[in-house]
Amino acid sequence: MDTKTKLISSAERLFDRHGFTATGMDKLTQAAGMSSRTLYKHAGSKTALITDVLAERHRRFQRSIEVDSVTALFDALEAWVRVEGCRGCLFLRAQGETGGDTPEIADAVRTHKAVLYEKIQEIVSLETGGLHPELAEQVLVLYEGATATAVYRGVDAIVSARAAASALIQQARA
Amino acid sequence: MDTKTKLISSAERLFDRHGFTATGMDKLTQAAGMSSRTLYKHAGSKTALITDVLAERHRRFQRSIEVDSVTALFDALEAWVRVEGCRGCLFLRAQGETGGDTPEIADAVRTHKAVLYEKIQEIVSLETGGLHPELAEQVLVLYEGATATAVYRGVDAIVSARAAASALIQQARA
DNA sequence: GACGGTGTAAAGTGATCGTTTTACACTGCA
DNA sequence: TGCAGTGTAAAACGATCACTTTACACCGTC
Repeated sequence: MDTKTKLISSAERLFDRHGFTATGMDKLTQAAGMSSRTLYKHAGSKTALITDVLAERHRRFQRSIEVDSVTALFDALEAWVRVEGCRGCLFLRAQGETGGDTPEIADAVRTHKAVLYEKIQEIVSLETGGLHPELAEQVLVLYEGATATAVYRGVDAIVSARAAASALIQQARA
Repeated sequence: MDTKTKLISSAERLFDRHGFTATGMDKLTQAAGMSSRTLYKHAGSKTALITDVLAERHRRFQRSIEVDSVTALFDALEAWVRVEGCRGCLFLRAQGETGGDTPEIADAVRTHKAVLYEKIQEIVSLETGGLHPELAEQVLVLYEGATATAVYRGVDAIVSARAAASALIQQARA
């Protein structure tokens, strides 16, 4: 595993577990097993590291939602949460911690959410045979809700969200 | 307005806008218009101040959801967001920033979410004439989803969530 | 008119923040 | 053997962190 990959994956873990601001560079260097000088050579700054982490997470996320049904979408979320745990959407958390004051982070969040919404629109269209922006937004809300609620209610929340989404899709088809 | 009330309300504003960790004591004293000594006399510590802010917010929240229908529940959320803006659930954000490592904060979050879920269960029972834990959890997921999605899609997300919740309730009644 | 209570301003605490610098070891190539 | 290039460890940077201390002003009450 090359230096930068190791850095980003260990940083993602720390940011996710303890928050962005609360995670200091010393913790990051220690977890990555490298000197601070090497870290700065590869990352440039803490903000740039956060941006890199979000970009990498977005790529992984995008791969995980390559599905073609609403049910499969929530199955994928459930699988993600079972592997990675559930501490809420890392993008929204980054936005919340910075108050939207860091443009690079705000951009990463915007991009990520745009991709998510487009994907859901695509799936909903596929399942209902037409464009349904309102229904797509409802599924998006269920998806975000499942992510947030899973923080304190575990995977049950995702199971509930999947059932609700299925019911709404079913209803739209009738 | 007495000193502690002013302190807590100005602190809530700063924590909400810029995050908990990123907000320093100097900003808090400045916003509250008091010396750091007075602040510490009333709050004790930053963690205690955060706890106080969450407790006060919880009281205000509890008052705002004194409703008896799912529609009214989302109406109340919409009204809240229109007045206070939408930067996500402050309790989940506090949990995320501290990684759940601060017991007082974790307790405040647990209490808040328990009250929310109980209230939703009560409303759903009222509307369907029976206990429906699965349906209540779906409404909870929609509620959390509306809060989270409104961060980047505004009140539209809440409108969608309300429609979805109504449809699910309607379906359960049939 | 001395009093405790409540407030302020401002300097100072050690620790930790993100970041940079210094000093040095190891490589491949002449 | 000499030397530039690439990696590292670790001290040091000024700034800021949460928090405390010192010194003092204003209050209504007895």
